Amino acid sequence: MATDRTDEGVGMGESGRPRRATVLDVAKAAGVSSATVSRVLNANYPVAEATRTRVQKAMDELGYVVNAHARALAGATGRTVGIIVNDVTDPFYAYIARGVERQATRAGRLCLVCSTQGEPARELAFVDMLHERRADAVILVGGSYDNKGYATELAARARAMAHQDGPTLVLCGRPSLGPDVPTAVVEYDNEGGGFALTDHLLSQEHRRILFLGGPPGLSTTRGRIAGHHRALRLRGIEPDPLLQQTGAFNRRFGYERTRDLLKAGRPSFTAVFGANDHVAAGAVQAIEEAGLRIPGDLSVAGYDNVPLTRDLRPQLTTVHIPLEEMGAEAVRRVLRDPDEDSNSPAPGRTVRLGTHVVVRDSVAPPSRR
Amino acid sequence: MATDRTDEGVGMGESGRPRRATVLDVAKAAGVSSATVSRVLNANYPVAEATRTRVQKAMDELGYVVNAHARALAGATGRTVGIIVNDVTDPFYAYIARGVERQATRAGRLCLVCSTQGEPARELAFVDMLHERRADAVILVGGSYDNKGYATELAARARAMAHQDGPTLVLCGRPSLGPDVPTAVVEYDNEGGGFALTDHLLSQEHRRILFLGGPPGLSTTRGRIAGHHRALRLRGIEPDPLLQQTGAFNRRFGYERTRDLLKAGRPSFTAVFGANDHVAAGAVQAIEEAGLRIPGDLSVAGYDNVPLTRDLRPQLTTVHIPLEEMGAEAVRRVLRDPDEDSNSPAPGRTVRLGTHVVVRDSVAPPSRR
DNA sequence: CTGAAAGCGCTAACAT
DNA sequence: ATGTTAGCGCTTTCAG
Repeated sequence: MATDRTDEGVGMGESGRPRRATVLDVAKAAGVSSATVSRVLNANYPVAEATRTRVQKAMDELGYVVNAHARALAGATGRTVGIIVNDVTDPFYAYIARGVERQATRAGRLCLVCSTQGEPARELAFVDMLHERRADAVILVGGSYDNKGYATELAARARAMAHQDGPTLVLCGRPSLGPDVPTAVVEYDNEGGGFALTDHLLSQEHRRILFLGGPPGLSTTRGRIAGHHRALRLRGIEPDPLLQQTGAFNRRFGYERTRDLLKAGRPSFTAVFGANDHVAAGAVQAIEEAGLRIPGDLSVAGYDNVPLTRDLRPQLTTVHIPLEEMGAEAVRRVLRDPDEDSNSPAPGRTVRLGTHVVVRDSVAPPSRR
Repeated sequence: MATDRTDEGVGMGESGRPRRATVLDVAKAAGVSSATVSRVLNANYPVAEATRTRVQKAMDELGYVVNAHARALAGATGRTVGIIVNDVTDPFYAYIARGVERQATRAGRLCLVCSTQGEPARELAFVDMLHERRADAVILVGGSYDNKGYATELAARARAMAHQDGPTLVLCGRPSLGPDVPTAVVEYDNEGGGFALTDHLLSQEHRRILFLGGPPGLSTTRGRIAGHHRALRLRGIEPDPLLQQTGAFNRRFGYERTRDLLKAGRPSFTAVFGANDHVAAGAVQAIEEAGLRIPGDLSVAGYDNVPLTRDLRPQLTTVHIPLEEMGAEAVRRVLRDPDEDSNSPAPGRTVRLGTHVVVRDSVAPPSRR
């Protein structure tokens, strides 16, 4: 394929292999200097109309394509935003990624998506690669585990990158690394959401609520549980450890654990608070298979408000998170929106987005028995 | 942030701004030449153990980070695979993207994800940007519209890129641009799937089948319809134009169109063939709201086999497409798998993956009335 | 408005 | 095993 004989212009070297046109080739063809070519390329400097068209024509004829690497090397940035997620097929990440993509595009950047495929250890490697590529921002998405060593490593990266004015590290949906670590952070209120949802359940007279799923050490899980506990205690209910079954964020965990709990006899709870919507969907399936009705026999609520919540029957009560907006905000922390009021104040380094309960049909007062 | 005073090593120029360490700085600090530093960096050439450690130490102390752009410029490739999709939040694309990501990672590449956000016109711009970045491959995902001018443009890009041995264009789930256009292609059998699913419906005694959704000009839609028609004719049924309602690939279209059709009185069809699972989900909702039962009153089938199909009740009969595998194959067309039998034959430029019907609970013989 | 020339940071011959 | 050196393709002062 590469040895196509229809050589169009640039000429091949002695080797007979086609060579890419460079600014110099264009310059020669147009009878100008490479500097002038660069100027029409970037349109950042006055160039005579006639010259410009001559250069443009030469570019077209030679099939010239700038080399982004040479360009990045010569000065500018990499014009790239990097985003690191767990799994692109999980809507939680996909919607955040979409927000990042949208906003990055507005800012004239391309979006490098890295997936750790569930291995947090790969995060650091990706951070390094993005640093090597001189990305403008490295956005870390989703909760983190409470691991001192890891946090130190990450903080060191953040410092090194800031120090060399490399990429800015942005924490998106993950707690800050501390006030002295140079990062931007986009948070949403897990504690508040956990509180609000639990309060909703309590207001429907539920007193025995099963908190189900979420990796136990993950900041996200911990936040949601913290809010859950606060709401409980506010009504004088001491959290029962047996009603707190953490594990994972997936459907299977929700299904299996609920099934097992239901198999053990009459459930000791009247409502399930799924740590996220997938877990809740699993619980719904197990409940359905056990021949119980939702919300008649058991109430179920989720968290995240992904589209799945509307495909379930009954539709799932959940907590809405502005996922796409979070992604966009992450980029805005670092890159100013070009078509925004240009003398508006520079964005702060950290922002906290609100969440709210979305009431649908999967929660009702428990039946009296 | 960038004016952190704790300068660690490299020293600032007269300007007082920290400067990034380069191979030369490392070389100086380790008392070797830049070539040696490059050698330990790439581990592609023998270097004395003692020297290596000395260099490593210097790198650590200086906080050295290679510049991927300089590296790419100096010879090597961009070490990047680009993928262009419509929408990252659509599972169809997300799963393909995951396959691409996985395989790209195996081949030591990073994955640049570009989303056209539903505007096919942006595809070409992305192709150009990826060319500029010297990606190894540019993977175009999903069906295409039958547009002569556009195809010509794309073919020109493919030729130019091949000619300059730039990125290889890979068509993933989209028809070839012709045998003379240098691209790789990963197909799956839309016609065959449409045939198989329709045949399944026919085998359940359905004779009036509504084909619903899919952008009318899209290759994907056309393929599925073609198979649908072939199956119909094979049983001596002439396709009824009234039973072919194309439009879009989303849930809303499926919902609204089905609702309207049902409002018009007793439906003239006994089964719905949704052009994809989202459309089918919309149809399911409309049918449910009309007070009809699935599959008792009406059967519904989808296409793609995305996870949603298992959240619906009844679970949806559909056609499985190996989405993730398609993404992986797209990368394999271009980049050899490193830990694969190294003397296995080079992969062909085009491959066609199979699909199959997944029978679940949304299809049953029509009730006799 | 345009040109000349000095890098940007790295790799890969070619020497030693 | 290690050093020297010539670029890779572009941008950007600095002159004119």
